Amino acid sequence: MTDNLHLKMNTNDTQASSCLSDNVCFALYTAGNALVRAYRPLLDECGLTYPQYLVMQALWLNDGVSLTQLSQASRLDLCSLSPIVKRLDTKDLLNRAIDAEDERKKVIRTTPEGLALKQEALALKQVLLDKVTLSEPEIESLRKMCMTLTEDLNRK
Amino acid sequence: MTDNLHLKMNTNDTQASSCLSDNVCFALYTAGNALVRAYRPLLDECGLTYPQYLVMQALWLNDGVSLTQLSQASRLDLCSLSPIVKRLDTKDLLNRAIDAEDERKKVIRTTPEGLALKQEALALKQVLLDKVTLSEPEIESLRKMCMTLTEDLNRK
DNA sequence: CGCAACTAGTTTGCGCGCAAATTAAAAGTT
DNA sequence: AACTTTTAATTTGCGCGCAAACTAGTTGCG
Repeated sequence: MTDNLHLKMNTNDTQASSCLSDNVCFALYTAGNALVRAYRPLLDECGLTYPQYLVMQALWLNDGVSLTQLSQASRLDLCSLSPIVKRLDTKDLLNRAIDAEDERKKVIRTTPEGLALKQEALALKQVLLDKVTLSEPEIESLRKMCMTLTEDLNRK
Repeated sequence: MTDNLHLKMNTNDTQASSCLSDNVCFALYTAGNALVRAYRPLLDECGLTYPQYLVMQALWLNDGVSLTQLSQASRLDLCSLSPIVKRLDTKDLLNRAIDAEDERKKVIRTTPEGLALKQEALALKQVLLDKVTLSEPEIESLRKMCMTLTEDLNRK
């Protein structure tokens, strides 16, 4: 791969790529879409979408939390999360009760049906990982870099 | 952090993570969202969304192509791409003409206004990269792994 | 030629992700 | 107590991403 960076000291000159694939952002965006797309047929069996699956995972790890806490755990905005949780409630996978201490808060708790999904749904992760040709250390490195990137981009 | 892993030798028991962040898929999904969110205020200046920006980038690299070709270049589904291109047409950043050879096809071509955006918009990539604490080799490695992952997940 | 099979692009419906506005309860201030 | 400010959650609007259904032009085959 040739050195095609920084023609001058003008860092604004940044069309270093001759195709879209040379672009990290594009690669990341595309991989994210591919992930959700690959999960879809598997999660259909559980009647879940990928974001709904994320929320259920968060609850399996830490049940009986407020919507705001769930928002932090799932990294989903409150206003994105709110309708997702409502749909999961409709499917009877969780309950939303009003917190007796603070009536603004809701207590989100998995139902027995929601808990019953846990084993089946968590096994799906391995199905996808089996398709991936990256090594385990690579995957771990990918995970760490994604988290660093997320922090970097969310900061300021 | 207590050890709550693997009750038995059953490899289906895959909740090796004690929090969502231990999950590659989650990390990737979250980073993708963070990327689009970080790009938004910058792209607002150009009047573009991130997917629209992707499409314009593809056209800047390879102009005068059909929608199907653009779909392959941008890795966006035809039915996702179609309305995006229509909106870019409305903004007069591109034109959609009917191919004389094959009247099913359309020829998508940037307008002068669309071309004029190129320098300004491509400079935005550097603005984001400047916030990122990953080294250049790490970013390149991240890009490659994302592309491998995309291929792996799209295959069969 | 006629008609089936294919291809290019659009439309519809649904579930997001998120900015912005809104509602309502709690906490802080005077 | 009466108010402002803050916090928790919801709603609205828009642009996706994608499966499925659809329209219309092209090709293949008898």
